[in-house]
Amino acid sequence: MNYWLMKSEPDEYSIDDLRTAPNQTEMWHGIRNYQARNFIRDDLRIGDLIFYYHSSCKVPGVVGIAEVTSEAFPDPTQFNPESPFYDPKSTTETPRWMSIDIRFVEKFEDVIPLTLIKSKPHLANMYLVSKGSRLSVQPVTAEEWQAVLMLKR
DNA sequence: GCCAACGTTGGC
DNA sequence: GCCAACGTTGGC
Repeated sequence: MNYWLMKSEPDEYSIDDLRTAPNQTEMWHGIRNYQARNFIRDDLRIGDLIFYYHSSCKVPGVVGIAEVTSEAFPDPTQFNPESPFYDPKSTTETPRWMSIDIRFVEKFEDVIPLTLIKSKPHLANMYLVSKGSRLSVQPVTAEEWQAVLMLKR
């Protein structure tokens, strides 16, 4: 089993939105970055666990855990001209972008702030805190997973 | 709102 | 294939 971190702007889709969604499950759509797409398509597996990360908000940080509940499938929003994620260059024969279903697992009592993660020397190699880190889907090692969980209050 | 860092696009 | 221009991300 592998560990991941996924970013979401809470104004767009927060962990509470996931928690209160039907079946506590959401189709994770709108990824339009090739590296993130490759992770979704090639590496995410059912049962993998995800740190749910809130970005572009007052206290950016890890707010909970989700779980992968499907294999990758073509992101339907890429075919919808009405969607902000519409990609006219993508076809159903050769879809460019992939989605995956994720399910709510846990919401932490308190956010684990990015600033706290950054302050820990043993987490200095996490992709999240590396310079210019922008990937919205990124791998987390088992060691990092445990170390971040240790920061829960 | 600023801006550094990074990704993508497209002319050549 | 290079690289300038542009767009996006996301912390601050």
